[in-house]
Amino acid sequence: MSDRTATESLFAPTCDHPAAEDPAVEALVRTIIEQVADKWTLLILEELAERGTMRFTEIGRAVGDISQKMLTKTLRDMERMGLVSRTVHPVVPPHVDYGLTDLGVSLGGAFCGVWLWAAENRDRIEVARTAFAAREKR
Amino acid sequence: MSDRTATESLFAPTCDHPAAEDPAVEALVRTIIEQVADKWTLLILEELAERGTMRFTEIGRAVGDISQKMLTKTLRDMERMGLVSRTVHPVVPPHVDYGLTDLGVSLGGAFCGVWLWAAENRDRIEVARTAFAAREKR
DNA sequence: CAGCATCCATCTAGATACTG
DNA sequence: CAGTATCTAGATGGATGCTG
Repeated sequence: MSDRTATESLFAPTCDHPAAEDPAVEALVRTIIEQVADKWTLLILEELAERGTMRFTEIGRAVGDISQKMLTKTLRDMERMGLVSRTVHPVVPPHVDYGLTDLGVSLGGAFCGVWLWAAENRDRIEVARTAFAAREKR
Repeated sequence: MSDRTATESLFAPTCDHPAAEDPAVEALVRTIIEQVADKWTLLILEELAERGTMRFTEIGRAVGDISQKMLTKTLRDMERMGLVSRTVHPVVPPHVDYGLTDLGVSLGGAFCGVWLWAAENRDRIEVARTAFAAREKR
């Protein structure tokens, strides 16, 4: 158990995740985190969670500023991890649907707290940034 | 005190975060997410949340395979966002402590769900990877 | 439409060397 | 100890052309 002093804020009572004990499990969890903690992964996950099944180009437009190359790559990686399912409809022109798997949906739920955190604390972050810039200037 | 509107469920199955409505807020939240959804940020955050205040080199050892350049950079970015506070003790040799701010602690809490998710689903991810590799081979 | 391939500019990460 | 400076290798983004 961690020996934190006070500061029990808004969310989550102390997070003692069970993996912290076993180093082997720790390592595994870490590699997962490393892959999941990615800007595009998170953004695509969010869009799919919010708007349901989407087509390739549709996702690109929804995310906004992602290159087609990164979109392809990230979707493949997400598919590889089992977060996303890819359905090809054999028609002309091609029609490919991407949707979240149960695993993907559950990850979306896990990230929910982070989105809420960002929404709630944006002004505090703004203040911190300004303060840091001021400190830097001196 | 933050003005949270509705959405009282911590890890809701469906995450309707309030920011999704206003495009201006959306954009702000997104830039925050983009900075926070970073491998090293997440890993450092976790170590500091678990072990409390640490020194520069100590964090490096705890995280394991981070270069000191990335350690410096990530700590600066986290400081800029107000997640981390940096305390310099004017002694020789130098002694610098890094600790989470309240904001940092709350973010750690928000990420708790993700760690739990990773710990819980590691075998499912392993299965998905194998299945994907098999599909690919054909 | 949904991609893969390629060239190129740039941004980032990592390794190494050096300093207050 | 806690960095900064520098160089290089790789990741990424954009533009463009091509295909089923």
